[in-house]
Amino acid sequence: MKRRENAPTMKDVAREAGVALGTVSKVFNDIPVGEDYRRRVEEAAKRLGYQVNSYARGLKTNRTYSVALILPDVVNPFFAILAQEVCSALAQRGYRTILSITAYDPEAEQRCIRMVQQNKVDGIIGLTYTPDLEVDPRLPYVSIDRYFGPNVPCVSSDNFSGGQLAAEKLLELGCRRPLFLRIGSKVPGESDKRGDGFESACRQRGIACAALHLNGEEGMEPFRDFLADHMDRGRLAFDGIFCATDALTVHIRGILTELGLRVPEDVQLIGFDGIRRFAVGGFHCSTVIQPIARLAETSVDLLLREDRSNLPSLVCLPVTYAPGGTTRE
Amino acid sequence: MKRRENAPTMKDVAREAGVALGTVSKVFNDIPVGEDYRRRVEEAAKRLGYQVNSYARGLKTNRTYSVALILPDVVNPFFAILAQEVCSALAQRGYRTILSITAYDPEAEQRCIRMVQQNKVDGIIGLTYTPDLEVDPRLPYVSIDRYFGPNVPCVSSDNFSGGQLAAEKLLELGCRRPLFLRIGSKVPGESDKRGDGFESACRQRGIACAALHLNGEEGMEPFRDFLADHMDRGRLAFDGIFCATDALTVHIRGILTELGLRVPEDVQLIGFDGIRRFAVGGFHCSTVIQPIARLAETSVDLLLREDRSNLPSLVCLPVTYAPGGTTRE
DNA sequence: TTGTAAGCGTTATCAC
DNA sequence: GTGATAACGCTTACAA
Repeated sequence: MKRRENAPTMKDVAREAGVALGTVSKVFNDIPVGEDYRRRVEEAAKRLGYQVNSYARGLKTNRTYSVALILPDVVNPFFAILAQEVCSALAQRGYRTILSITAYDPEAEQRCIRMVQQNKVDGIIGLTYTPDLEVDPRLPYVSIDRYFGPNVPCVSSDNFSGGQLAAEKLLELGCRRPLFLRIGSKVPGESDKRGDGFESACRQRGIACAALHLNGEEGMEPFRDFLADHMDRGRLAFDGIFCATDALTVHIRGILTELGLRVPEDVQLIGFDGIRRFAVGGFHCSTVIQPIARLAETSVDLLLREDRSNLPSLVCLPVTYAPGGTTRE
Repeated sequence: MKRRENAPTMKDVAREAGVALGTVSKVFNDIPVGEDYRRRVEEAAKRLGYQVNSYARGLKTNRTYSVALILPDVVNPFFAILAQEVCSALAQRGYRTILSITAYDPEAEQRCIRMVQQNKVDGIIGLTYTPDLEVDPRLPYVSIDRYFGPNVPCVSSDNFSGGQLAAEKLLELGCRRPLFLRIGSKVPGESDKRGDGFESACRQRGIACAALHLNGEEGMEPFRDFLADHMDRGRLAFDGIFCATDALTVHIRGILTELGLRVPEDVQLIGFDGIRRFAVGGFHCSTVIQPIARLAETSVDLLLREDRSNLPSLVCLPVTYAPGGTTRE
């Protein structure tokens, strides 16, 4: 684990080029320098295979050109795509991505946050589940999907519209007894607005809407019980279900099938996220698609903005709908 | 993007504790120091919220405590899980993970490799597709799934056994006309052995085995044509197909269904990877499971080994089989 | 044992 | 425009 002994330094380049150390530095910082000198330095650098050591540079400039991406996990396809998009958006601007996976552990989340205060990264993009995370408002932080306050920019999909969109679709496709299902932590987040939007849109159209929120600790079983309880002679009390995520939709579909119900003939299902099979194939279900790439770009944009004095506190990006076999269309 | 102005430094701690700078350093490096001094330093550090700046430290020690993980992408579930496992294995040992996504671009791959020679990371774990990647043998590098030579440790699943396993299963389940299907880049890799193992096991049992290798550039269409060509009055010339990946299996299943064939009644399918729906649910198909977590741990182990003088050149980890609905069992 | 000072690779401030 | 030189935060001989 020793470093390469012979990694060339600026000093080596200076000697090789026969110029002063400072001159070499200037060349690599695009500071005007005699055309002749510049050429000599560039040639020497190429000859030696020299590359600036950005950590040494960071020591002077207080920039490491690396940002931390804090995610609960990276196997959930939504997070995976997000990670990929953030990573490439950062790479495009010359920043490294330090990936921190918290496994939904508040302590790990806080630990990552602390890292930045040690000058280890220039900023953080975080999707976290700790409600009382201590984020210094003076420190570059962009939150995804969780609103911390007016001083911490938060970017998310337009979850409320997404919920409305799902309701409109379901109603348009003939559903009259809609149900909203969600599962997840009790930590409030932007995605809670999916249900709000759904219920609001139903109400607005004079349709009663049922809802079941689970916090996930008892697993998925309560859904099975709930659905079984609402069966009457082989018929479900609902004809359209909006599930808060695609993963949940797939699971619910399985339960419905077990109960002898057909999707979409008996019950239509709409999910949320827009996850594709193996990330590139078809959708798992009819779904409200989150603009993950734009989410990532916007976060990076906000984080790296030169002028951080006037940042928005919440940016919502538009979602779209796509059929995926669990609706009648 | 300015750093926190007030990030405390060792100097601050020294002043606060009323000791010399060197003493503070010793405390943080577990070098013996008077118990009394140690306490004072620790208290001062806590009071100030001091944390060592590991990049400044790295400047002296030539270690950054970060390693680069080079992956073609991170949305493919196999890579996603690998990323997650590598990340946590590294975190456990106090190392950061710098995620580099190459999008299968040889140039990006070479660029990442170059990074380490600039002292930006202490080592690389790479899953790459560039056949002639320049990896300095003196530099800590562990390759996943691609063998570079005796001096670059390579970690992979036991692909050959996996192929054999698939053949045994298929034959055991009554198949007599097996087919092997693969798609992917022409860059040779360990995973090529899947087909070798499969064909070898078939041959050993005296069963003829067909195979079709695609390089992916023409998309999946050739598979459709191939299968359609081997249909005779609604009956396929094959009764068992081993696909090189789960993703391919799912695709092939779709094609077979379109052709009016039933899975697993008419044709049995076995995939490779052991990918689960949404990473935690059931398998997409009957499959040979790669021990991804062990792959990750082993790679990290090899990379961080103190004594790098006697490393294995290839480590194969055992795979297992699990039914997933595309076989008759 | 504790303090001092040199130096890691860079940038930035000056005289020249 | 160019080239010494002092920092940046830390480790590590070495001197006290």
